[in-house]
Amino acid sequence: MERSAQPSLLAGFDLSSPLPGIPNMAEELPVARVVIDSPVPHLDRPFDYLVPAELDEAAQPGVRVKVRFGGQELAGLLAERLEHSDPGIKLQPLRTVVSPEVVLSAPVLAVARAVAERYAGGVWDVLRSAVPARMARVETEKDAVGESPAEEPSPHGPVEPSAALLSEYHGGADYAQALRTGGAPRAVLSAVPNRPGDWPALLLEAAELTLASGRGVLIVVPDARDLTRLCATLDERIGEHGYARLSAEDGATPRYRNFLRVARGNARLVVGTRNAAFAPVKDLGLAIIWDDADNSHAEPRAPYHHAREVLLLRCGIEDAGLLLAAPGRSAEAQRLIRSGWAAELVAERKLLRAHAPRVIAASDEFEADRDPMLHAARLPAAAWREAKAALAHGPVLVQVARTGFMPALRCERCRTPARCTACNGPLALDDARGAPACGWCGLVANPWNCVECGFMRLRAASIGADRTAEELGRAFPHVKVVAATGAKPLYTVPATPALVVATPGAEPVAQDGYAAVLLLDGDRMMAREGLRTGEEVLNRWMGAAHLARGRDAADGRPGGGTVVVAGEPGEPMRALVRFDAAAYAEAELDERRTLGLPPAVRTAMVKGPAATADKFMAALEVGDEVRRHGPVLLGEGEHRWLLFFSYAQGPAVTAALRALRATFSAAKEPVVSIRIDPDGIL
DNA sequence: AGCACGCCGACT
DNA sequence: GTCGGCGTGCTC
Repeated sequence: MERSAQPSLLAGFDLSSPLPGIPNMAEELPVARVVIDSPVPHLDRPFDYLVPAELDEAAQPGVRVKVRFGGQELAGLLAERLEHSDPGIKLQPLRTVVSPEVVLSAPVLAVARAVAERYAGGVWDVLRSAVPARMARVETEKDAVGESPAEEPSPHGPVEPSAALLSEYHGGADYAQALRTGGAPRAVLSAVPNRPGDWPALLLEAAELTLASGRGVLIVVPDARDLTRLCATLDERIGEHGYARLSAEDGATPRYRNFLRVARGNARLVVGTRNAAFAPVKDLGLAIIWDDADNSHAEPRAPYHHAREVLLLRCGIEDAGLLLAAPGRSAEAQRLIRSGWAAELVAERKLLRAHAPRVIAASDEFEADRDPMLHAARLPAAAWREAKAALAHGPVLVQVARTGFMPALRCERCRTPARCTACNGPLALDDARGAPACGWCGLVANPWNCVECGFMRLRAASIGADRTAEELGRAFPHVKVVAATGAKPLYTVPATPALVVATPGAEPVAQDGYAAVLLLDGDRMMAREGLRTGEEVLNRWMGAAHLARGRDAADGRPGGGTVVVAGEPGEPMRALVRFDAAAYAEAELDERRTLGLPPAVRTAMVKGPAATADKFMAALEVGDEVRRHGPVLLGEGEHRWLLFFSYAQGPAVTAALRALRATFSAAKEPVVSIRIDPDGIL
């Protein structure tokens, strides 16, 4: 090696000492097992290296290393130190220890491996989510917080944490007691709205009970908006030094700074977005996930793991408790209750009824069709009446389906969707030119005429939040209208009267709650064909409905909250009116079980060039119990196959998929893409 | 992505 | 008999 480049290390090496092993290598545990940064499937396994004596001290399990692999230098993480490697392999020396910081704990590595297996993906791909990018300067910063935060004993002895909010649910007091006494209870809970402190206070209560047992806590929320809301409560109740916040949106440097606080054991309460599910919390006692039905919990990159599934695996590995709390109920959460894996914490119906808003279904509103102003804003008369009345008392939330970005176009006369004459793609209005253009190939259709009736004028088939805000401004003159969409996030609005137009998941929180919530685009959201559409729509509705004031005034909060839901009546709407997402999820799960569809069963998708995908499926040995569907011909000569299998068969199926992918990769076959439990395909 | 190793053909 | 082409497969 370039020992000449490191004269001090050479000088420090004692040539006279008797070495039982290889000269110049660490005497104890000279082998380092390393997980390498390689995207190649058949290299997704650990490789062993020798630890040079001068790296012995720094080369602890969990540190970042550089190793020589094949011709190149690769980054890696040191998984463990061993006395021996497999015989017959000449080991290379570890090149460098990048930093002595231990960024990967043994339990987190075990979780990453379990996640990779569950999703038939690479361990490194999972570790990329688990270990944030290194920011070297942060490592040498003085830890402003000191070594042990939140450990100051109260002058009156230890304060017994409250269990008041959890105790409002059947089984909640027992659940709280288990957390307090070191147990690992698992529960699913649909939150009662308008309780003191709302959901952040409820989650904090569970966290404090666990912290009081001397263990760590992890809270995962869907997005920056929810995290901001939770952190506001935490800052107020326990102070910003009492917890660590992990979110990719905070930027690389603050993220790594907070990550190090956790890794060094200086924070025992961790809150964050989906990647925080891997935070190296020491001695994890409880993992909490808020609103697991929210799609933000799913990692958009391979292997597409979901924070809920990460935490389920993690709780098993670390023997920690789990709390799935949400405004609604996902079918997956319901399945955990059904299988007996988790308890259901149910609120007294009376309590729920008092604190939930009044829900009105506004279907069959012929008045709306007569009033062009209301029609333009897609506002049923009942919604208009309720909004008008509510605006005297506070802000009104209007939930609409999408942003005003490139709405699809239809013929103004016969409503036929406008499609590209070249590629049949949907036409949309180009913001820059105002001319209709194809959303796929970009061809401008000017002039356009309808293929069905020859008419030459278009209308927007969907109006987004910005357009709706405009239209509502006309329907409610002199009322302030604000729009909050994904592009223009707005986390809070004051308690003053205003119309707040927002897309699902982007609704700002109103001080003291919304006087009314209008859910206008149910029909449009329902129109999307898909197995889980009803469930998704209900969860989006429940999320918005939770921002409304309760029916009755209580705990110093105003009452009179009303939710108006527009559209065709259906099961999701009936569930909203009864404010009972759990019953809906249970019925859905029953039906899925009858039909053999997820999440009553698990699924896998195999996609790739037709010949390769078919060959892959032919070579895949998973037994007759696994249902195969395919091939479906996609564009560009690709084939897609689907597999349906039971939870019990899951590990065998994902293992077989992973092994075969490695074989294909080694044989230089073109890549097949594999997705486990994909959403939105069925 | 490189690098070793191996089989085969050409040249001393 | 030896040298060197590049094709296949492994990389601790």
